Amino acid sequence: MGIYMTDATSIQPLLDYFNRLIPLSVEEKDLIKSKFHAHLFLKKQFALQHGDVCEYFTFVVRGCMRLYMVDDKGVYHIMQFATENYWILDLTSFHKKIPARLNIDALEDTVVLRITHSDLIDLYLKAPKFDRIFRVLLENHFMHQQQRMTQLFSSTAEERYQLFLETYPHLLNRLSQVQIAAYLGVTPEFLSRIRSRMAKG
Amino acid sequence: MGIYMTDATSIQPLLDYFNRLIPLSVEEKDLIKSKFHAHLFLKKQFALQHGDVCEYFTFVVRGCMRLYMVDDKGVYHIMQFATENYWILDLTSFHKKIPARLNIDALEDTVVLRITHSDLIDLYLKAPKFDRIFRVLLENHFMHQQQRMTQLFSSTAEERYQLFLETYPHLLNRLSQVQIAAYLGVTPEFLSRIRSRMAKG
DNA sequence: AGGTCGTCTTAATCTATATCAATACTTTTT
DNA sequence: AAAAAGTATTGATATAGATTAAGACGACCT
Repeated sequence: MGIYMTDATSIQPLLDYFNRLIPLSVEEKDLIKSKFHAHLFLKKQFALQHGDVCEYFTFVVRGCMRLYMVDDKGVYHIMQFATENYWILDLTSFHKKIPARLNIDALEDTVVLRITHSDLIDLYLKAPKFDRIFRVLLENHFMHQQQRMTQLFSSTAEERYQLFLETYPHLLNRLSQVQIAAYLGVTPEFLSRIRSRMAKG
Repeated sequence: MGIYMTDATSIQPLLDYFNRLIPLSVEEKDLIKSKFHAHLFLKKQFALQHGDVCEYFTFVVRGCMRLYMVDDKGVYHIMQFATENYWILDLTSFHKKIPARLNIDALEDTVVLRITHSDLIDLYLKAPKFDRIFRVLLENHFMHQQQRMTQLFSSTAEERYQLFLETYPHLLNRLSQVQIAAYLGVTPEFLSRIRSRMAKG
């Protein structure tokens, strides 16, 4: 059941991703190849644990990870899932080099491409185009997060579940109800109730 | 009660702000002077109304504005306040040029410096350093928002109020309880109860 | 000066969601 | 194959916070 890959094949999705934002030169592509490194996480394996410093800016090539916090009562709150072509990291910990308040782990066997903080700074220095690329990337990330926040703020659990179904239909079968509930901000019991209510109503 | 200013005095806080992020050359300072324009909003005046496209990336020099949404039931949810040296805009509307889902208005007479979308693009082209400056600025904005989201997600209204008091002590006297309640995501009645509970307990 | 409007408080009742508990079923581990 | 752990459901009860309503105080119109 092992996942086999060569660097040549695994870097391609990231090159495609960047190229779609802003077309890259050959030199820039080579820079990416030298700075980003592939890594495999097995299901349940941690990429970041609360208290450690987040060392990597991480791109998911294949699989699924979650970014989440555990509150004082031990309840899990999932900020974000990351599947194919999404980014995942604790940005605050990464940039300020302070202990992370968030955790990241794999919900499936997951292949990522990741870059360290110092290599990213070096990338910015060697090719300023990456300042622009990461600016655009952050804009997108921010817009996603803001939409999620307005939603959490102003809708009922049922509305949030409906929107989840519309926005991430492909995730429904990949995630357990426990994970979806932790993303919506409700208990699994209540999500179960919502589903049975929707099935009838 | 009018506010008098010259361009020379009013642009300075923005130059200082940028200069603190990344030192600027004289040419870059001149670019800023030519691209950002001062504007005064009187109390209660709108800077952006739901349905319009957000035309400006806005920096608050003096005063206080709020970024908020109104939900289906007519309830106000404040995403963010912006006082001196903060940015305020509906980023999604601004970048995608689609109708805004958020509103912005002034809670006090407020002086801002703002730049249009096309002038910002032009700024990026003329001085790539601004790609970096706005990348850093967005990182900061994102970190703020993420902290707010984890908070909304995982704490009680009382804990959120406590944290508000610690984080924004200077805002307590500038905002009515109605505004603070809309920021915390509770009704003003319940906030009143929290306060009396805290005063006793 | 009087009226209207916004602000804050307090009380009674209501509701969305949490908690606790029991059961059945499936998957993983040993 | 048995044991253990995770997954989903359903019911009874509890609770954080909403809703509705009323009264008191102050600010701003005209």
